[in-house]
Amino acid sequence: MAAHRPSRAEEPIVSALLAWFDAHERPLPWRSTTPWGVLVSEFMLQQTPVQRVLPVWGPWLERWPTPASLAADSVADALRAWGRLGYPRRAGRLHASAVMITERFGGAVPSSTDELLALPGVGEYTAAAVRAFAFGQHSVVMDTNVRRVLARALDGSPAPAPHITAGERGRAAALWPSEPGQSSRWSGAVMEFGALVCTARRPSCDACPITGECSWTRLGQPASTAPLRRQAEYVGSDRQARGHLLAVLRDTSASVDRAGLTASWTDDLQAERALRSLLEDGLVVALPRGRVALPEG
DNA sequence: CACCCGTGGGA
DNA sequence: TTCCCAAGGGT
Repeated sequence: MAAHRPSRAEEPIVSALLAWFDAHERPLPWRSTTPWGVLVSEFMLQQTPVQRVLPVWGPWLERWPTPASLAADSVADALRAWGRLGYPRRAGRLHASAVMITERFGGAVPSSTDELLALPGVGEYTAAAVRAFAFGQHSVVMDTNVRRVLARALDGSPAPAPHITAGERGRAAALWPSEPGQSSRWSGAVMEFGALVCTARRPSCDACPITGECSWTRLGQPASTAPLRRQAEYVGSDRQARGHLLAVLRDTSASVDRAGLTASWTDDLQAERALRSLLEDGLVVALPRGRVALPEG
Protein backbone atom coordinates (compact mmCIF):
# COMPACT_ATOMS: atom_id res chain seq x y z
CA MET A 1 0.00 0.00 0.00
CA ALA A 2 1.31 3.40 -0.90
CA ALA A 3 0.97 6.44 1.30
CA HIS A 4 -2.60 6.98 2.40
CA ARG A 5 -4.55 9.58 4.21
CA PRO A 6 -8.17 9.70 5.22
CA SER A 7 -10.51 11.29 2.71
CA ARG A 8 -12.16 14.58 3.54
CA ALA A 9 -15.28 12.68 4.50
CA GLU A 10 -13.40 10.29 6.73
CA GLU A 11 -11.35 12.79 8.68
CA PRO A 12 -14.20 13.72 11.03
CA ILE A 13 -14.68 10.04 11.84
CA VAL A 14 -11.05 9.65 12.81
CA SER A 15 -10.92 12.72 15.00
CA ALA A 16 -14.27 11.99 16.64
CA LEU A 17 -13.33 8.43 17.59
CA LEU A 18 -9.95 9.51 18.88
CA ALA A 19 -11.69 12.07 21.07
CA TRP A 20 -14.21 9.45 22.18
CA PHE A 21 -11.32 7.14 23.13
CA ASP A 22 -9.70 9.88 25.21
CA ALA A 23 -12.87 10.03 27.27
CA HIS A 24 -13.94 6.38 27.39
CA GLU A 25 -10.88 4.15 27.20
CA ARG A 26 -11.08 1.36 29.78
CA PRO A 27 -8.02 1.12 32.03
CA LEU A 28 -7.27 -2.48 31.07
CA PRO A 29 -4.12 -3.81 32.71
CA TRP A 30 -2.49 -4.87 29.46
CA ARG A 31 -2.53 -1.27 28.26
CA SER A 32 0.43 -0.56 30.54
CA THR A 33 2.68 -3.58 30.60
CA THR A 34 5.59 -5.23 28.83
CA PRO A 35 5.52 -6.58 25.27
CA TRP A 36 5.26 -10.03 26.82
CA GLY A 37 2.25 -8.90 28.83
CA VAL A 38 0.66 -7.64 25.64
CA LEU A 39 1.39 -10.88 23.82
CA VAL A 40 -0.16 -12.93 26.63
CA SER A 41 -3.25 -10.74 26.60
CA GLU A 42 -3.64 -11.12 22.84
CA PHE A 43 -3.49 -14.90 23.07
CA MET A 44 -6.07 -14.93 25.85
CA LEU A 45 -8.34 -12.48 24.06
CA GLN A 46 -8.54 -14.58 20.90
CA GLN A 47 -12.26 -15.37 20.95
CA THR A 48 -12.54 -14.90 24.71
CA PRO A 49 -14.24 -11.84 26.24
CA VAL A 50 -12.28 -9.27 28.26
CA GLN A 51 -14.20 -9.97 31.46
CA ARG A 52 -13.16 -13.61 31.45
CA VAL A 53 -9.54 -12.84 30.64
CA LEU A 54 -9.06 -10.26 33.38
CA PRO A 55 -8.88 -12.67 36.36
CA VAL A 56 -6.43 -14.96 34.55
CA TRP A 57 -4.05 -12.47 32.96
CA GLY A 58 -2.77 -10.89 36.19
CA PRO A 59 -1.80 -14.07 38.01
CA TRP A 60 -0.28 -15.41 34.78
CA LEU A 61 2.03 -12.40 34.43
CA GLU A 62 2.89 -12.54 38.10
CA ARG A 63 3.90 -16.16 37.80
CA TRP A 64 5.56 -15.84 34.41
CA PRO A 65 6.81 -12.26 34.03
CA THR A 66 8.99 -13.16 31.05
CA PRO A 67 8.87 -15.56 28.11
CA ALA A 68 11.84 -17.44 29.56
CA SER A 69 10.03 -18.05 32.84
CA LEU A 70 7.11 -19.66 31.07
CA ALA A 71 9.41 -21.60 28.75
CA ALA A 72 11.14 -23.05 31.81
CA ASP A 73 7.88 -24.49 33.13
CA SER A 74 5.78 -27.23 31.60
CA VAL A 75 2.87 -27.18 29.20
CA ALA A 76 0.93 -28.82 32.02
CA ASP A 77 1.54 -25.77 34.20
CA ALA A 78 0.37 -23.50 31.40
CA LEU A 79 -2.78 -25.55 30.79
CA ARG A 80 -3.68 -25.49 34.48
CA ALA A 81 -3.12 -21.74 34.74
CA TRP A 82 -5.16 -21.28 31.56
CA GLY A 83 -8.05 -22.90 33.39
CA ARG A 84 -11.38 -22.56 31.66
CA LEU A 85 -10.53 -19.77 29.23
CA GLY A 86 -11.29 -22.15 26.40
CA TYR A 87 -9.43 -23.18 23.27
CA PRO A 88 -6.58 -24.71 25.31
CA ARG A 89 -4.50 -25.08 22.17
CA ARG A 90 -3.87 -21.37 22.66
CA ALA A 91 -2.15 -22.16 25.95
CA GLY A 92 0.01 -24.74 24.22
CA ARG A 93 0.88 -22.31 21.46
CA LEU A 94 1.63 -19.53 23.93
CA HIS A 95 4.00 -21.89 25.72
CA ALA A 96 5.59 -22.87 22.41
CA SER A 97 5.91 -19.20 21.50
CA ALA A 98 7.65 -18.55 24.82
CA VAL A 99 10.12 -21.31 24.01
CA MET A 100 10.77 -19.90 20.55
CA ILE A 101 11.17 -16.37 21.88
CA THR A 102 13.65 -17.64 24.46
CA GLU A 103 15.68 -19.82 22.13
CA ARG A 104 15.54 -17.82 18.92
CA PHE A 105 14.93 -14.21 19.89
CA GLY A 106 17.08 -13.94 22.99
CA GLY A 107 14.10 -13.81 25.31
CA ALA A 108 12.65 -10.61 23.86
CA VAL A 109 9.28 -10.51 22.13
CA PRO A 110 10.07 -9.57 18.52
CA SER A 111 8.56 -6.46 16.95
CA SER A 112 8.79 -7.23 13.25
CA THR A 113 5.78 -8.66 11.47
CA ASP A 114 7.73 -11.58 9.98
CA GLU A 115 9.18 -12.63 13.30
CA LEU A 116 5.86 -12.30 15.07
CA LEU A 117 4.13 -14.37 12.41
CA ALA A 118 6.73 -17.08 12.96
CA LEU A 119 5.41 -17.61 16.48
CA PRO A 120 2.84 -20.39 16.79
CA GLY A 121 -0.61 -19.00 17.44
CA VAL A 122 0.25 -15.55 16.09
CA GLY A 123 -1.64 -14.64 12.93
CA GLU A 124 -2.32 -11.45 11.04
CA TYR A 125 -4.35 -9.82 13.78
CA THR A 126 -2.13 -10.71 16.72
CA ALA A 127 1.05 -9.68 14.92
CA ALA A 128 -0.44 -6.30 14.08
CA ALA A 129 -1.81 -5.85 17.59
CA VAL A 130 1.53 -6.60 19.24
CA ARG A 131 3.31 -4.16 16.96
CA ALA A 132 0.78 -1.43 17.77
CA PHE A 133 0.10 -2.02 21.45
CA ALA A 134 3.44 -3.37 22.66
CA PHE A 135 5.77 -1.30 20.50
CA GLY A 136 3.72 1.69 19.40
CA GLN A 137 4.52 0.96 15.79
CA HIS A 138 2.40 1.63 12.76
CA SER A 139 0.21 -1.32 11.86
CA VAL A 140 -3.33 -1.72 10.61
CA VAL A 141 -5.01 -3.72 13.36
CA MET A 142 -8.08 -5.42 11.96
CA ASP A 143 -10.05 -7.40 14.50
CA THR A 144 -13.75 -8.17 14.45
CA ASN A 145 -14.53 -4.86 16.19
CA VAL A 146 -12.55 -2.75 13.74
CA ARG A 147 -14.01 -4.57 10.78
CA ARG A 148 -17.55 -4.07 12.05
CA VAL A 149 -17.08 -0.37 12.78
CA LEU A 150 -15.59 0.29 9.35
CA ALA A 151 -18.19 -1.84 7.59
CA ARG A 152 -20.94 0.23 9.15
CA ALA A 153 -19.43 3.69 9.08
CA LEU A 154 -17.81 3.50 5.63
CA ASP A 155 -19.69 0.82 3.69
CA GLY A 156 -23.12 1.00 5.23
CA SER A 157 -23.08 -2.72 5.91
CA PRO A 158 -24.45 -4.08 9.19
CA ALA A 159 -21.54 -6.50 9.53
CA PRO A 160 -18.21 -7.22 7.88
CA ALA A 161 -17.87 -9.91 5.22
CA PRO A 162 -17.10 -13.42 6.47
CA HIS A 163 -13.55 -13.18 5.19
CA ILE A 164 -11.29 -10.17 5.01
CA THR A 165 -10.25 -9.13 1.53
CA ALA A 166 -7.38 -7.13 0.11
CA GLY A 167 -9.83 -4.40 -0.73
CA GLU A 168 -11.00 -4.18 2.84
CA ARG A 169 -7.41 -4.02 4.07
CA GLY A 170 -6.60 -1.28 1.60
CA ARG A 171 -9.62 0.80 2.52
CA ALA A 172 -8.71 0.48 6.18
CA ALA A 173 -5.06 1.30 5.55
CA ALA A 174 -6.13 4.55 3.91
CA LEU A 175 -7.81 5.52 7.14
CA TRP A 176 -4.87 4.76 9.43
CA PRO A 177 -2.74 7.67 10.62
CA SER A 178 0.79 7.17 9.33
CA GLU A 179 2.52 8.61 12.37
CA PRO A 180 3.25 5.58 14.62
CA GLY A 181 1.92 6.99 17.88
CA GLN A 182 -1.32 8.16 16.28
CA SER A 183 -1.58 4.89 14.37
CA SER A 184 -1.47 2.68 17.44
CA ARG A 185 -3.75 5.06 19.31
CA TRP A 186 -6.23 4.87 16.46
CA SER A 187 -6.12 1.07 16.43
CA GLY A 188 -6.97 1.01 20.11
CA ALA A 189 -9.70 3.59 19.65
CA VAL A 190 -11.59 1.74 16.92
CA MET A 191 -11.33 -1.57 18.74
CA GLU A 192 -12.61 -0.05 21.97
CA PHE A 193 -15.39 1.77 20.15
CA GLY A 194 -16.52 -1.46 18.53
CA ALA A 195 -16.37 -3.30 21.82
CA LEU A 196 -18.30 -0.71 23.84
CA VAL A 197 -20.56 1.27 21.47
CA CYS A 198 -20.73 -0.11 17.94
CA THR A 199 -21.40 -3.64 19.17
CA ALA A 200 -22.56 -6.56 17.05
CA ARG A 201 -25.95 -6.68 18.70
CA ARG A 202 -27.82 -3.62 19.92
CA PRO A 203 -25.24 -0.97 19.14
CA SER A 204 -25.54 2.12 21.34
CA CYS A 205 -26.18 4.59 18.55
CA ASP A 206 -27.54 7.03 21.14
CA ALA A 207 -24.04 7.36 22.54
CA CYS A 208 -22.29 7.30 19.18
CA PRO A 209 -20.22 10.37 18.28
CA ILE A 210 -20.30 9.62 14.56
CA THR A 211 -23.94 8.81 13.84
CA GLY A 212 -23.98 11.81 11.54
CA GLU A 213 -21.16 10.30 9.52
CA CYS A 214 -22.31 6.67 9.64
CA SER A 215 -23.24 5.20 6.26
CA TRP A 216 -25.16 2.36 7.85
CA THR A 217 -27.33 4.82 9.80
CA ARG A 218 -27.79 6.98 6.72
CA LEU A 219 -29.18 3.91 4.95
CA GLY A 220 -31.60 3.24 7.78
CA GLN A 221 -29.51 0.51 9.43
CA PRO A 222 -30.52 -2.32 7.10
CA ALA A 223 -30.34 -5.83 8.51
CA SER A 224 -27.83 -8.22 7.07
CA THR A 225 -29.05 -10.01 3.99
CA ALA A 226 -26.92 -13.12 4.44
CA PRO A 227 -26.55 -14.08 8.10
CA LEU A 228 -23.28 -15.65 9.12
CA ARG A 229 -22.92 -19.40 9.34
CA ARG A 230 -24.24 -20.80 12.55
CA GLN A 231 -21.61 -22.04 14.92
CA ALA A 232 -21.43 -25.81 15.00
CA GLU A 233 -23.52 -27.53 17.66
CA TYR A 234 -21.48 -27.73 20.86
CA VAL A 235 -23.48 -30.09 23.05
CA GLY A 236 -22.44 -33.61 22.15
CA SER A 237 -19.57 -32.43 19.98
CA ASP A 238 -15.97 -33.60 19.95
CA ARG A 239 -15.06 -30.19 21.26
CA GLN A 240 -17.16 -30.75 24.33
CA ALA A 241 -15.58 -34.17 24.78
CA ARG A 242 -12.10 -32.66 24.53
CA GLY A 243 -13.08 -30.04 27.06
CA HIS A 244 -14.25 -32.69 29.48
CA LEU A 245 -11.14 -34.85 29.14
CA LEU A 246 -8.82 -31.90 29.56
CA ALA A 247 -10.77 -30.66 32.57
CA VAL A 248 -10.30 -34.04 34.25
CA LEU A 249 -6.56 -33.94 33.56
CA ARG A 250 -6.24 -30.34 34.73
CA ASP A 251 -7.87 -31.20 38.02
CA THR A 252 -5.48 -33.99 38.89
CA SER A 253 -1.78 -33.65 39.56
CA ALA A 254 -1.07 -37.21 38.53
CA SER A 255 -1.56 -39.35 35.46
CA VAL A 256 -4.83 -41.14 34.86
CA ASP A 257 -5.80 -44.45 33.35
CA ARG A 258 -6.62 -43.97 29.69
CA ALA A 259 -9.56 -46.36 29.63
CA GLY A 260 -10.93 -44.92 32.83
CA LEU A 261 -10.64 -41.42 31.43
CA THR A 262 -12.53 -42.16 28.24
CA ALA A 263 -15.10 -44.09 30.24
CA SER A 264 -15.88 -40.89 32.12
CA TRP A 265 -17.47 -39.56 28.93
CA THR A 266 -20.86 -40.65 27.66
CA ASP A 267 -19.56 -41.93 24.35
CA ASP A 268 -16.48 -44.16 24.43
CA LEU A 269 -15.75 -43.91 20.73
CA GLN A 270 -16.04 -40.16 20.75
CA ALA A 271 -13.88 -39.90 23.87
CA GLU A 272 -11.17 -41.98 22.21
CA ARG A 273 -11.31 -39.76 19.13
CA ALA A 274 -11.12 -36.65 21.30
CA LEU A 275 -8.23 -38.04 23.29
CA ARG A 276 -6.34 -38.88 20.12
CA SER A 277 -6.73 -35.31 18.90
CA LEU A 278 -5.48 -34.00 22.25
CA LEU A 279 -2.44 -36.26 21.92
CA GLU A 280 -1.85 -34.99 18.39
CA ASP A 281 -2.09 -31.41 19.62
CA GLY A 282 0.51 -32.13 22.29
CA LEU A 283 -1.88 -31.17 25.06
CA VAL A 284 -1.84 -34.71 26.46
CA VAL A 285 0.95 -37.28 26.52
CA ALA A 286 0.73 -41.08 26.62
CA LEU A 287 2.63 -42.80 29.40
CA PRO A 288 3.55 -46.45 30.03
CA ARG A 289 0.96 -48.89 31.33
CA GLY A 290 -1.94 -47.25 29.52
CA ARG A 291 -1.82 -43.99 31.37
CA VAL A 292 -2.13 -40.41 30.09
CA ALA A 293 -1.32 -37.00 31.57
CA LEU A 294 -0.78 -33.36 30.78
CA PRO A 295 2.73 -32.75 29.43
CA GLU A 296 4.87 -32.33 32.55
CA GLY A 297 8.51 -31.37 32.29
C1' DC B 1 -11.94 -22.54 1.48
C1' DA B 2 -14.69 -24.82 5.05
C1' DC B 3 -14.23 -26.46 9.11
C1' DC B 4 -12.37 -27.28 13.55
C1' DC B 5 -11.08 -25.69 18.06
C1' DG B 6 -13.94 -24.19 24.52
C1' DT B 7 -16.50 -21.67 27.42
C1' DG B 8 -19.67 -18.62 29.36
C1' DG B 9 -22.75 -14.60 29.53
C1' DG B 10 -26.39 -11.77 27.85
C1' DA B 11 -30.68 -10.87 25.22
C1' DT C 1 -34.79 -21.60 26.35
C1' DT C 2 -32.26 -20.91 22.49
C1' DC C 3 -29.19 -18.43 20.07
C1' DC C 4 -25.48 -15.29 19.33
C1' DC C 5 -20.85 -14.32 19.65
C1' DA C 6 -16.57 -12.92 21.93
C1' DA C 7 -9.15 -8.42 20.68
C1' DG C 8 -8.54 -15.59 15.85
C1' DG C 9 -5.49 -19.19 14.17
C1' DG C 10 -4.40 -23.50 11.86
C1' DT C 11 -5.25 -27.00 8.57
